[in-house]
This record gives sequence, C-alpha cells and structure tokens, in this order.
Amino acid sequence: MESYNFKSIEKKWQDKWEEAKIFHAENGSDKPKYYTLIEFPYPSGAGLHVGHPRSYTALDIIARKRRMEGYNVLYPIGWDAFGLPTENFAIKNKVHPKIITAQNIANFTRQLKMLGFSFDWDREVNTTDPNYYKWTQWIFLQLFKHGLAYKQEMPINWCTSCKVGLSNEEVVNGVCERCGGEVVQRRKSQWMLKITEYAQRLIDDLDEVDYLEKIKTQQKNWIGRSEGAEVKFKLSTGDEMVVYTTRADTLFGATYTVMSPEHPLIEKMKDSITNYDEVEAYKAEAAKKSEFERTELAKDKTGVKLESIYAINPANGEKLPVFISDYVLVTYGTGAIMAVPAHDSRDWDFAKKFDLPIIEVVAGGEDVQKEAYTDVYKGKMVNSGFLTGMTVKEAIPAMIDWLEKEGLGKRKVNFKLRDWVFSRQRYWGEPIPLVHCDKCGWVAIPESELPLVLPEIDTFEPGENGESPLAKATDWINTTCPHCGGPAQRETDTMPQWAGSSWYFLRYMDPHNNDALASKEALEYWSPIDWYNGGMEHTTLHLLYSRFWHKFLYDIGVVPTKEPYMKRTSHGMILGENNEKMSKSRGNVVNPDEVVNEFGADAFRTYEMFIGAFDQSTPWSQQGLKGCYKFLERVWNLQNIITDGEGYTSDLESSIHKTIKKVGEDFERMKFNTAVAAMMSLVNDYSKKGAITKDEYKVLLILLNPVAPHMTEELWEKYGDGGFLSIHAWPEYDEAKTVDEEIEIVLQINGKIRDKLTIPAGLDKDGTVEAAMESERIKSLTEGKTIIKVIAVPGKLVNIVVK
RNA sequence: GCGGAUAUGGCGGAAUUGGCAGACGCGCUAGAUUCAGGUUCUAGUGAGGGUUCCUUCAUGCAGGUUCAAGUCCUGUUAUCCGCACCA
Repeated sequence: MESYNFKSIEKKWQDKWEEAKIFHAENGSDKPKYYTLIEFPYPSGAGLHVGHPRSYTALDIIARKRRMEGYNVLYPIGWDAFGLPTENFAIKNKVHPKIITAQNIANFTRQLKMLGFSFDWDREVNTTDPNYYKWTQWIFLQLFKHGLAYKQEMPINWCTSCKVGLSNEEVVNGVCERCGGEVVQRRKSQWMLKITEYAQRLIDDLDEVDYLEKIKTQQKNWIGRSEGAEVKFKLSTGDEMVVYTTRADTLFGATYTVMSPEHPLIEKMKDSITNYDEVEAYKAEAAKKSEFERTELAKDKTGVKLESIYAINPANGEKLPVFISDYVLVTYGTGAIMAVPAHDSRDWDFAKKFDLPIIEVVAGGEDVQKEAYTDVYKGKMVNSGFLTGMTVKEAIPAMIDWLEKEGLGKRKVNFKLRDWVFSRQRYWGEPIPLVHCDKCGWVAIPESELPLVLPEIDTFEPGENGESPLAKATDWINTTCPHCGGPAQRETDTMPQWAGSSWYFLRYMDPHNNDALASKEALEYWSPIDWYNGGMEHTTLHLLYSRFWHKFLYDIGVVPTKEPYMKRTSHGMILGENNEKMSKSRGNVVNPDEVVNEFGADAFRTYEMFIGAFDQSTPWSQQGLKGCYKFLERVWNLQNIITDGEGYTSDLESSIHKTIKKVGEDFERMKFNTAVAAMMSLVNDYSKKGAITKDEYKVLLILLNPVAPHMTEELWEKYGDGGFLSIHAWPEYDEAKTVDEEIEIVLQINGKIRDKLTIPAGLDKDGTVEAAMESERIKSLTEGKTIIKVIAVPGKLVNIVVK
C-alpha cells in the first residue's frame, strides 16, 4: 500500500471532476432542485482568508450530500468585485482597478479550486462585468420608474484637508484615515431608495422563512417598528411643534421639549428667539459632528435653551421650555420630543445637567430624583389627571384616544429604518444610468443603451468639492436628453457595493442571458434559494437590501417568490491562535496556501469543520489541524486491515448504523464538529477490532466524502463500486439497528449517583424500579432509612429519595 | 446608551427534551517500537481527600425552583459583534 500522498490525489480528482462536469447544475432537469448559496467573496489583494472556507466547506458538504441524495444541485460562485480597497490601491499605484480586480480574481479562483469545492464554475459571475452590471442598472431604472428612487440632500463626510468626500470606513476617530485631517459633515444631493416603503413587509414576511431566530430578531430590531403617537404642542410664537412619543401615558410628566438642531422650525422662529446667536453656534457645532461622534458623546448631554420661547403641554396647559440638543435626531420620528425625565434615562441625564424639574407620573420605582423609572410592565399612573390609577398599558391607549378626540394628536407607527443612501462619489462602481436635462429634470436612459459602461479616465482620485471622479470625464458626461433631445449631463455618482450583491443569486440561475437578468423558466425552476449561509455581519444590511430588491422585483412580476431565501444560517469567525481577529498588523494571519501545501485540502476542510461550533468564533490551532491530518491518515491506513468478509459484522453493525444516522443528522443541523467526531469514533472502533470488511470500509468512505472528497474518491476507485463517489447514493440506516439491546442506567440516592445497572432496553418503569431495588449497593445504602419517593425515568435512571 | 451573542478541564469543544458533566480532538504523563528524532502503537489524564474501592468539590459570580439544573427563573460580572442616543 502506498502512503497517503494528498498532493497527487487532490490534483488528480479536481481534474477528473472538472472533465466529467459532475458538479454541473442543469436548468430544468427532472430531478428535484436544490439551491445552496454562500456569500460571494470580495476578491481582495490579500487573497483568501481561512475564514472564507468555513462557510464554503459547510455548504459544500450540504451540496454534496444533496447530490448523493439525488438532487439537481446549484452551488455557484462569483465575485463581488466593485469596492473601495481596489479603488484605493488603484489610486496609490496608478493601475486601473479593472486590472487589479482581474489579478485578484485569478488568485481567488486558484485558491478556491485547490480546495475542491463543488461549485459549478460555468456559472461564475462578476459584478464589475458590464454584462452583469447591465442588469444591476436595469433594476435601478425600474426602481426609478416606479418612484422608489429620489434625490435628497444628505450629509457626507468631508475631509477639510484632502478636500474629498470619505466613506464612514475612512473616518477613524473623527479624523481622515489618510491624512488625519478634520472631517466635517457636508450636505450633498444624493440618490436615495425608498426601502422604508417596504418596512412592514420586510417584518411580516419573516414569518414565511426559516432563518435562525437571532437573525430574524436582528432584522426586526433594525427595522425597528414602534407604535406611538404624534402629539401637537402649541408654541408661544403660534407655531405648532409635533413630537413623536411611544409613551403618551407620561404626557403629564413632560417638563420640557427638545428639537433636533436641524429642525426647520428653528429657522422659522429665528426672530422670536432672543439668543439666536447661541443657537446658531450650537447648530454649527452639531454639524461638525458625525453621527458616530454624536453617539460617542451620548453620556454628556449638550443643548441650548430657546430663550423667549415656550411650548404648551396639551394635557395640562403648562408652559414648558424648548431646547435644541443633538441627542434628538432629525432623521427619526418628527425630529422633536417631549421630555419626561422621570421615565426616560436620556431625558433624565439632560434634566439633571440643565436643572429641570423631574415629575413622577408612574409609581412603582425608586426615587425618580435619583434614577429614571422606565419599566412599562409594573406601576400605576400618578399625578396624571384622568389617567391616574391606570396601568401604563391602559394609560397609553387612553391618552391617545383623548388626544385624537380633542384633535391634539394621533396614533402613529414609526420605523427606525431609514431610506437607503444609494450614491457614492467614487469611480469603481456601477454608473447610475440617468441624465439630467435642464428642461426635463432627471431622465432614465433608454434600456437599449444598457449597459452604461464606466468611462476610461486617467486618475481615480475623488473629485474636488466632494464630486465623483467621473466628474472629470467631460466627454462622457455631456450627452443629449433621451426625452427632448436637448443637452443633458450624466449622473456622475456611482452605486454602492451593495447594489451588485442585492441580486447576484438571481443571475446564477441563468448567467449568460442577454435578454433578461434571467429567463422566466430559470427563475421558476431554481427559486427560491433553499439554503443561504453567511456571516453575522451581513444580517442587517445585505440581507435587508437584497430582500427589499427581491420584493420589488416580485411586485413588478420579474421573480416568482416574495422572499429570495428560504433558509438563512450564519457562521462564526475564525480568529488567530492568540484568540484575536486575524490581521496583518497583529501578525497572526494563517495563509490557506501554506496549509494546503503542508497538509492538503482534505485535512484543511476537515479541520475547518472540526475546529469548533460552527456558529461561534473560535481560534485557529496548528496542532488541531495536525490532529485532523492524522485522522485522515488513519482512515487511509485502514486499508491494511480489510479482510475478505462481506456486509457488516455483528460487532460493528450497531456502530455503523448509529454513525450513518448521526453524521446525516449533524450535517443538517450544521453540527459539523460532532459529525467529524462521530466518524473519528467509528474509525477508532474499526482500528480496535483490527479487521474490517470492504463494505464496512466503503460506508465510512461515503460518509466522509462530503468533508474529505479527494481522498475518499481515491480510495473508492480502489475499493468501491466504480463511478464517482461524489455522486454515489447516500447510505441509509436501519433505525432498529441503532438501538442497543442492553442499556446502562444510573441509580441515584437523593440525586447522587450510587450505582450503575445494565438492563434490557425497553424495560418499563416498574421493571426498572424492581431491578434497581435488587442492587446490593442500593440495599445497603437504604437500609434503616425511610424511602419517601422513587423516581424512575425508563432508559435513563432511578432516583430514590430517602430520609 | 441600545440591539444581538458568549462564558464548561491545561486548550478547542460535547452534552438533541431538565436525567451519568467533560464525547471527539489537541496537549501532557508512562510504557513499547523505530539507530537519534518531530513517526507509530498501548495505557492514563477535571481538582482535592483517603488509595484495587470509595468520597467531596466542580459548567463566569450570587440567589431561587426541582427528586434532579451546564440546561429553567431572578439578579450580577466579564468578553465579543453590530449600531443610526430611535423618544
């Protein structure tokens, strides 16, 4: 027998699989379909991270198992290749991002192929390919035509020293990442997408899909639906300030009101505000802070009182001071609040700082002068007029009913979710296919002109005054209006990286189609995605954006399902050996090339699955990797003990059936670590016995194939039934043979284990108790004591309570 | 501050429904084998106490429910991830 030579084996089988196209997914096959999806990678210059293959191997196992179960499986791969790092590298090294992208993709492709994933490479997609982004632009045009895209002034990060717009990522601790210069907020007109119009449906339809509960929770919390009321406060100027509150019950406890510094009423009332200079100064100060900074400084509240202005509490007619403060955001609710310091901790902080009264209106907590009492489940209303005596739950609707009757307010549902800022002032993204005409406004370019290809320009530096680098491409910008034929200019902003990744899974279904993003037949056949796995870091944005686009495409009749993904799971991060995030600066990065070179792809895959609980973060261990290599070697060396016998021998039969059951079930539950452990145990059983039949060896090879496909194919060629193991049938088990005839149960006295007993499986409760009472140890330990109670759990234990 | 998660031997982790805590692997110890080894095999391995056997303690911390708690409840601490102070 030759020794285990993974190098030649892995290359050999990768070539054979490719040649025979056994991972080819057939559109419209008669077999049942199964669509497994992993998040397509951003092809970075750093190459593959050992974290990538964790997800890829997991779903590769599922994909391979499904093929063995007779499904027509689609397991595709592609590149999310637009983005900032490539663009910044291009600026620095004066190379076109296209060239860098191609290099990075080539490297990623080599690395992924060396790991033996069963991707259908014929369906590879690339978001930067004009044949791909043609359809990204097409979807945007449909959104535009349906009124879901609009322009609005939004703040951008502006580096005062580089004089360029920056992404949030490039702002580190409030300063520019490149030069350390001051970053301020500048307003710029940006394209927005009305995702908020889908907020309710994005919550409701979660009921129809099988996502991990924590993922659903995060989606819901991000969308953040709240039911409350809008309440009108008359101001001393005669103006009306509308506030949003979820705690209408506390209206009698309002002791002041706050507007966000950007609130339009401030400007309107400027002649009545006697300290307007101070107000302006505060507004300027607030404009400097990014939202990130406002969050950071949350504890120390700041604000300015609007002198000579007061608001009237509609519940009791009290005059309340009006403040502006940046802890109130213009983007949420109405941009103004009524402050109830007794029952909201932020209001409480502010009230303490500005020495404002704190009036208790919900009893049940400690002293509200010392701490805000925010519990809505306990406590009764006090000091609250007609609400006094009610519970909070009763008082909220009672107050809103009263406000509605008096015309002072109304019920209102609010969402935290905000519309999606869709413009980027960058080069390496999809051009937005619109032109601006002085006569006609913003006009869509004809669909026949798609794709609108990125123009070639010399430098990719961001434009001055916060404009896109495309602003320099004058030839490209100047065009004619498709509507009136007059002169017009193209939009120079590009789309965010999220655009291409919001629909890529549809393109996989029919990647070479030139007439549609995918054919109706392909969409009907493959939709929806059966299982999608990805990182927790994408559970809010990417997942939400792609669900939103999918729902829109459903509404306009392009896709056949309301939801894109039937099932969504997530994996944990792989950390460095020192338990910290892998990074160049920490020097703890593990290079997949080196691992595969030294131990092979199969050992790498096996270790990635064995490393720990799939959904949790876990540190890399070179020793652990070695252990998995040793396991594969032991499997290989079992060849030495194959005998002429057939079938399963009686002393291994039960182990084999149990292992088939456990491995299959564990794969489905994503408990890959225990599935591998079960196979290790079976190998231990085989070795211990010292002789196995060919059938016993073969069943091990089948079970192990999805994890370590190359080695098992090689051994199958020698010992199997011919053909590719990768498409051989998944084994079945006999439930009856997974059950032991005799089982060991535990005998306890007062909950402490005192003896163990072997009894026939299936013995009933009375029989079990009877057998327990026969135990010599139990007899001697209970002698002279009163037996109060005997608890028996058949098949598990007997607990005798004595005194 | 808000939202989500996590905490079990020297290490990664297991325990599917409240029912033997520590499966499996790493590491370590001893022995065998190889001319030396980082190879392979065998046995042992949570801690403490008496030593074939037994016993006490032990799942971040403090309480509670239960015949029985890693698992359920209340409180608390630490760490990680995300964030848009969400009224």
